[in-house]
Amino acid sequence: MEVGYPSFTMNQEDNQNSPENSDESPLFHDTKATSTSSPKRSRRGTQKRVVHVPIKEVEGSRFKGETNAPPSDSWAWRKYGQKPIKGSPYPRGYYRCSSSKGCPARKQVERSRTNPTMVMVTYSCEHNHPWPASRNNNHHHLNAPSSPPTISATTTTEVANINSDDQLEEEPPMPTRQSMTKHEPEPEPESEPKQKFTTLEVEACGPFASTSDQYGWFSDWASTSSTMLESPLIMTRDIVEDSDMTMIYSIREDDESFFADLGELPECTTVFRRREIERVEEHRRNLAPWCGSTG
DNA sequence: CGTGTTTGACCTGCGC
DNA sequence: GCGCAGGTCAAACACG
Repeated sequence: MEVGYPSFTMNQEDNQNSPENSDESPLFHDTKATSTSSPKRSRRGTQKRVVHVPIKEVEGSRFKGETNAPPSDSWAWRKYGQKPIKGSPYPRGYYRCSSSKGCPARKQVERSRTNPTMVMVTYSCEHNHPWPASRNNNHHHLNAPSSPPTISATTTTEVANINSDDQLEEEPPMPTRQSMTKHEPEPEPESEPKQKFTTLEVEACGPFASTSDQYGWFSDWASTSSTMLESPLIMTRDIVEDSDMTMIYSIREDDESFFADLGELPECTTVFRRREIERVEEHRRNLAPWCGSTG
């Protein structure tokens, strides 16, 4: 099977090349599994969120993995494997959330074949725990309250700014966002976004609740893309079509610092995309029927 | 000493 | 049923 990356047209990293994307067999709830048999099969039945990140950022950030450096998110990721992907000159790195022992959150990092300058981060599951009080964002938490969790009001000023993968940089609105929006109609004080995350993530990991899932992925995504501040956040139309989420965002070191300061508030990022929301609204109305279910 | 990375081997799933 | 590829685990090693 040739690993011809479809340019992330599909949420699934290798929608066509890999059989790992049929529906969604949430077996992650038991990630750890007692044996090695269970977790393995999950590889194909898991909802994945593919995120494209400029490798320049990542590799220059702090990760030595030149092949594919994971985006510096607020979660603690531990690399547990690396495999060369057939058809791809770059190996794929497998990371697990080290923030929590039982956290099923996993992500695969590999350099985009089409865009070597970008890395494709595929998130397989959501975190089943609140924000990691680890070193990763420990300091973040302290400042977290600074940013209002306004998920509803989120939009990138220029979503279609993606750099590498033009095919994805459509400008499809953030379907999930709206779902969260309804969840977070009001920018709660720094109450603790983590709380909702916990719930959402847990569900997402298990039954992959539509709403929860979306929210969960968002939390993850936001955390991962904590630097997309001014960077354009783009979601491929596929998201809408496949009900999955493929998003591309550019990361900037500066942004990272910025968000770091803000804290790991994933929602905070949304604030910047308020504008996009408007257009998003229109979009979803026309092509986001699935969104309607959530919102 | 603890955590994280690296590497090899093993297992599972899919296609032929 | 066999082979291929992907995904995960475990042991060893390196670093803080």
